[in-house]
Amino acid sequence: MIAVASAAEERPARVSGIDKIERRRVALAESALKTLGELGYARTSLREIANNSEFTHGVVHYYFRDKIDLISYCVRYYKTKCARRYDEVVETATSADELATGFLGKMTQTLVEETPMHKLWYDLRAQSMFEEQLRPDVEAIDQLLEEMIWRILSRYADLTGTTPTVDAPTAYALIDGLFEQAVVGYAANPEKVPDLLTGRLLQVLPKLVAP
Amino acid sequence: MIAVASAAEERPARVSGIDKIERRRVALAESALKTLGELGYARTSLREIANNSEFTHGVVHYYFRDKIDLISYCVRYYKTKCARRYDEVVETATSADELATGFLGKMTQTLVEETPMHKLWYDLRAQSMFEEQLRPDVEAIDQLLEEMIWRILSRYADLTGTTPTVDAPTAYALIDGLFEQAVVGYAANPEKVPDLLTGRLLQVLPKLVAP
DNA sequence: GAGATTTCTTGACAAGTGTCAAACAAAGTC
DNA sequence: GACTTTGTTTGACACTTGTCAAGAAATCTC
Repeated sequence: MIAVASAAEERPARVSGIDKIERRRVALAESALKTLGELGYARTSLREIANNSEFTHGVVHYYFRDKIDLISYCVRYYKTKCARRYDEVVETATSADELATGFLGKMTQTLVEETPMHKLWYDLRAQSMFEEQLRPDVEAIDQLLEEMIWRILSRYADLTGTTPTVDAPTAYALIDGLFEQAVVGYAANPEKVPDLLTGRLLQVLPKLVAP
Repeated sequence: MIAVASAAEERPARVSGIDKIERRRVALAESALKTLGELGYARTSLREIANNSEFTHGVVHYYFRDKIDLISYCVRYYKTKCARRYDEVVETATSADELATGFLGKMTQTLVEETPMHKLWYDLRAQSMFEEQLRPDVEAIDQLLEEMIWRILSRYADLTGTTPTVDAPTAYALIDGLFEQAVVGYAANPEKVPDLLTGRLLQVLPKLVAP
């Protein structure tokens, strides 16, 4: 996955070298994402990122112009991994129940298994309110997530012979509210949260469609 | 007013002493909150806080043990101001429509007039996922907000002769999801957001109650 | 192989951070 | 008045931060 559009890349390397550069960038980004997920945006320094990787802190500046460039790249890289998470469920489900349980299963699974990434996402979205340079990337991801939720809800409506009663942004805000609550709560009380989230979503989903 | 929980219990009878200390603390906190709301948690330093106040940076350390102590105090002070925002509307409304419009009016009003505070709140809640020391204060505020939403929804159910179909945490997560979406979006597109929020809440509210 | 180019390491820098302590001022107490 | 307590200023400290540049190492080209 090297299709991440880079803001500033005019490195005069050989054509065969671009690939390698992109590969290094991805490696750096993956390492950075791990550190970011653990420490959060504010407490993550370039040196810490380099420390938790196989590179030294100078390399970071060789492949990224500055800190924002790196973070921005990370965000864009991250988005390619998260917004298609439920596609398989949506496509293979043949009943509303199957869709719902598949969706909820994947959701609680990613909540548990990728907690740091979700923490980071909500952190970054908050930071984007203060740091303008983050805003375009955050908005793009938000858009992707909204479409993801909408695909699920549309399919759910299809399978139940109904139609959604809210528009896409509303549906996304509602479900995202529940998910964020779960992510925040997961830090304090890990064992109960997934079941609570499942229950709440099961309560809410039917209310978002009607004949 | 200055009822922020602290080690103080006896009333000093004179204006000096503990009372004066609390007053300074509140002044510092108010100043700090202004700076925090503008810059966000990560980018706010003690010196910046002092700079935007009438005090010097040494005073901050005279009245607060360290940075977390100050922030924590700010958060607690903040909570006393925000969680009773809709009480008057809840108590005076005599019809569901009156309640809804009053609630929505106040909500969009605070969205517009106190944007920095709301940005800070969502920032701090995200930070609490990484900084354990913030968690108790954040949880307390979350609880207060949940109760606030529940009071509104209960009254709404009363006035419509119905009962809520979701529990308090769910209702809070849903409505908070919509509000956070509005706060984040307000930075990018101020003019449209309040109306969108109103419309979405009007769509959602009826779905949270049933006969 | 030699030379050129790309990649990486290392060390330094200026600026900013939280924290603290000693000097100073103000106010209260006798 | 002198003395103590309380409040404030100032400057320093140890440390971290992002950034950069000079040079070493690895890689490629011929």
